Amino acid sequence: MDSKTKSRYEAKAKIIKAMSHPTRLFIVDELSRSERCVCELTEMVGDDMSTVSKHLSVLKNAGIVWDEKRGTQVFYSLRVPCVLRFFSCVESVLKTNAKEQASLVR
Amino acid sequence: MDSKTKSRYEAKAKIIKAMSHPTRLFIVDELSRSERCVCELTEMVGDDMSTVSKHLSVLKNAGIVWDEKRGTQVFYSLRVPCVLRFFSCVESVLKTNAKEQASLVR
DNA sequence: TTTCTATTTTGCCAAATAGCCAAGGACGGT
DNA sequence: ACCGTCCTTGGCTATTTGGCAAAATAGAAA
Repeated sequence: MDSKTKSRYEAKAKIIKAMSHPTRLFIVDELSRSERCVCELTEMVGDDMSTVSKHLSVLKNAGIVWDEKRGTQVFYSLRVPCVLRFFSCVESVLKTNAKEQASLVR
Repeated sequence: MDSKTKSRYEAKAKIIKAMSHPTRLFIVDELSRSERCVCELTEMVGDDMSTVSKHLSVLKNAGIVWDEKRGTQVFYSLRVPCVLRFFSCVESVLKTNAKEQASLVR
């Protein structure tokens, strides 16, 4: 594998990696409904605000979300809605796995 | 967030996480074309066979690939083709990011 | 200006991950 | 049976990640 191809896969992996944490997945899901400030997300997630802020910076760094400061708050919103398509596939993987589980028990 | 919802996000994150490594991304891409034995993938990836084998077990564990032993070789193939949809979205994120980069330079 | 509130950054620690090597198991060929 | 090949597992180390708490920053309001 040449280095150009390799760095391309690395760039792609970085974006997927940004989606690979339960809290960040929740945040993306939530932002698909409407924009949210850090304090709202912190409230919903239930972790320390600094932790949530870090998760948001990972998502921002990957280019998945946007942030806009308004007054004293920072609002985040989804920049690339296509990531929502991940969900339906992931659901179907889970369903397929569950089916397999069931057939093993039988 | 109740614990049921939480564990659901954890399960989803696990699947995405399995896709979040450049080598594993490459493998999935490759398996979308045809099944491959570990030795072929090892050859293509260029890492130690044990490393590739471990990556494959992560993918298998997430339910993304299948394995079948035939003779002395183990062939892996894609179990859930919908993961390929990740690629097009990731490409578009990269493109969007590149555009933004360009407009900042301007 | 000072104070308050929302957010980010930093430091630190524990846990998870990725890689290589060595060892071991399974199978086919001789 | 023995050997060689293919693959997986365990052990080790280096690196990354996730979380909290404390300190720093930015803007609003007083």
